[in-house]
Parts: sequence; structure tokens; C-alpha cells
Amino acid sequence: MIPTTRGAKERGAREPQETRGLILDAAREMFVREGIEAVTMRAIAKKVEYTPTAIYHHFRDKHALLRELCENDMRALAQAFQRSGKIEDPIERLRRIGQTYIRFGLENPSHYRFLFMTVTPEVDPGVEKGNPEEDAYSFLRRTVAEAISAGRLRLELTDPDQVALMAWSVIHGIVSLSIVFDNDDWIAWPDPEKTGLEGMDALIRGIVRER
Amino acid sequence: MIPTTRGAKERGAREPQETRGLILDAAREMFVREGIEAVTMRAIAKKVEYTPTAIYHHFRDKHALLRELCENDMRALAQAFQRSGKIEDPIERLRRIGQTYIRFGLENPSHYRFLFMTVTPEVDPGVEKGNPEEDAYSFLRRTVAEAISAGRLRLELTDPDQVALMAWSVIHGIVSLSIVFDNDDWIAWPDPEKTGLEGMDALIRGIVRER
DNA sequence: GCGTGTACTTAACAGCGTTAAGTTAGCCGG
DNA sequence: CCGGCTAACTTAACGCTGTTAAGTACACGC
Repeated sequence: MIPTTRGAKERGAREPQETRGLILDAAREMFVREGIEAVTMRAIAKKVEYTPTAIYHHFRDKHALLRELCENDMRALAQAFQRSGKIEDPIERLRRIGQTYIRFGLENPSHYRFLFMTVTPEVDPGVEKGNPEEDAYSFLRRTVAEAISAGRLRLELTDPDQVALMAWSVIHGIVSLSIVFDNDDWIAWPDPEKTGLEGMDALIRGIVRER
Repeated sequence: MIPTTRGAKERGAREPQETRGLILDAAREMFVREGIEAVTMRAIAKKVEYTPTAIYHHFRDKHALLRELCENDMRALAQAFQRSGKIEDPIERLRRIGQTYIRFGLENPSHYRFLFMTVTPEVDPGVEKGNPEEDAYSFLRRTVAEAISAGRLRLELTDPDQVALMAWSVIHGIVSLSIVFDNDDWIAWPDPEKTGLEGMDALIRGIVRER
């Protein structure tokens, strides 16, 4: 049962189970280089020099492939958050989370679009939800909860989910708008990172408890 | 040159130039009822009892059809903003704009997705940009500019585009996240309209000039 | 040596947006 | 009255997509 088999045929040199990784790598490159709509099963197959059908031996369908592609990056985001987790002050940490998130979005628009701007038919529990080390949202939520229980926020703000969503929204709003209306003359675009950070700052001013 | 022609064949009863409107109506219904991906040229054609090719006589391509479909609603949004334009206080007006926008998004998720969450290759100047009566963003921008010149905002906030984007972001963030993660158990969803409004309130608290 | 299972291929299906070419019907100038 | 013109429409097809059924080749365990 242990896949020590290697049916690589006269194709020879290629490691068999490695094919899976090969497909993922090829897909990832096309994904980031030319956007999600450039990634077709046939194009991936061509790049790794297999037939399109071969891919279905390693992934249930296209969506599963893309999801696996993005889960790594999703985890990477959560771990980037983790790094800012060392900041003591939860408010300052929140700010830092925002910055990390904006940069992730602007640097990986394809992943961002797939992860946060695409309606998926069903829920895919790929990363472990509720675990702050893998799930970026639950890390944000925990930070907010910390700020609440430390009495740093306005007293009427008691629901950590709601406040977390408010914070996420400012940032996600800027990032997704700048992705959608990139090089559009509709909006006179200020620097997205700067605008996002200042938006976060404004929101923070609006939720902290005045003293 | 005036299209008084009527080449409706033995199909008879059908008004010729009206066909265009017929197609739009059919597409609109499928659009709001089953979402954008259910709208295929073939399906529309079947519904209006023409061949798919016939549609291309009235619209350059699918995107043009969808755009025309949404432009009406875009204008409707701008006019809904217009109605809140009567509020004297620019800050209060801003709040009201937010509420109107949230409702529009939550009530018309398909239109919303197409208008604000879809990357379009080129800019389509359908609604007249810069004209607050047609262009919802420029209405928002004007309100912000008014607040700035009335000295209502913090002194470091001088760019109306940037502040308008910050405000838009909170709202768009909530709306788009609630569309994408609708019935997803990842997030414990508070009421989106309430969360959006409170987010807007928090942001407003964070940008107004303290006195 | 023989089955078994894994990795792959060939061929095809159904659907998509779109286009080239042909048909039909009605108007308009001579 | 009639030939030409044009708008509105159809038939047939192209090239693309994701996906699947069926078949082949190889390496392994028994």
C-alpha cells in the first residue's frame, strides 16, 4: 500500500510521486505570472509534458489543485501574522497585522483574488480553522479579543468577531479595490499601502477607548 | 436610416428593435436569480427563443451585454446617493451613503460582484465619470471634499480621494466579504449591515477633527 | 510467472464564447 | 413595379474549456 512504486515508464528520469509536486510548481508559476484565468489544465499539462488527464490522477479537479496551491500561501500568511504576534501591545499588533496583510495582497494578487475574492460553492476545510498558527482570521480575532479584555476598546464593542471584521474590512477593502481597479482612471489612486495603513489607523482611533 | 424596419419574419408578433430589450430583460432575470455564471449566451438565447448568434446583432459581446445590464443599476445607486445628498451635514451624509451602499450590495449581490469585484481588462466608460449624478464614487468624493473644506476632518487629511477610499473600503470590505463568505462557517457572521454601519461610525470617529 | 495497482495515454463528450456565411423580410429610389 | 440595400435573423462551425471512460505499460508482492 505504501507508494514505493515508480511507474515512470521510459520517461525515466522523472520521479513518480514527485509528479504531483511538479504539477503544483508549474501551476503556481503560471498562476502568479499570468493570473488565474491563464491557468488551464491543458496549459499545465503541456508545461509538465503530460496529457491533461494525468493531472486528474493527482488532483480531484481544477479547484482542488488551486486550493492546494493557495493553502500553502494561506499558511504563509498566518505565519507572517505569527511573527507580528510577538508585539506586546495588542493595538500595535493589530496595526502590524494590517500592514502584513496589505503587503501580502499587493504582492500576490492572484492568490489574493482566489482566496478572498472568489465565491466558492462549498467550504473547503484545508487549513485548520480556529488554529491561529494556520488560520489568519483566528489570529486576528484573538488579537482583537485580547484588546477587548485588556479594556483597550470602547465599552460598547464587546463582540470580537464584529470588531475583527471591521478591521479586516478596511484592509480587505483597500486591497481588493486596488486589485479590481488597478490602472483604472476612475479613481485617482493614492498609494494603496499608505491608504490602507492610514485607514487602519483611523479605524483604530475610532475603536479604542478614549481616556 | 431611422430604424422603422421590422424584420421579424413569421415570428411575427415580436417587435424588432424591442428584441434588444427582450434580451436584456431575460439576461437580467437569470443574472439576479441564478448568479452571473448561470448567464450564458446560449441560455439567454434559449429563453428569448432566438439562436445565440442573434444576440451578437444587438451586443458586441457578452461583456458588453452584462455591462449594459449593470449600468442601469449603477446609475440607480448614484441616484440613491443623490437622495441622501439632501442631508446638510457632510459627516451625517457620509454615514447615510454608507448605509445606502451596504443595502445595495446585499440586495444585489450579482450586480455588486460584477461591478466591484470583477477584474475587467479595459476601462468601460459607460456611466459618465466625474458626474456625481451618474457616478457614485464622485458623489462620495464630493461629500468628503466638502467635509474637508468645512474643517470637519483632522488637519492631516487633505486628500479627498484618499479619505473617500478609506470610507469606501470599510463598506466595500464588509459587503464583499459577506458575499464571498456567505454561509461559510469560517467566520461567525454578525449582521453585515450592522457591522458595516458600526465600522463606518468607527472610521468617522477616527477621521473627524476632535474639538 | 502472475495478478494487482499505479501512472499514465488516447479519444471523446458536453459545454462555452464567438464568427463566417447564408437567408429572409421589408423599405426606398428609380 | 421592381431591383438593390439593409437589418434581423439562422445554420454551421471553430477553438477553447473542464472532465471522463477505456485502454496500456510498468513495477511490485506473492
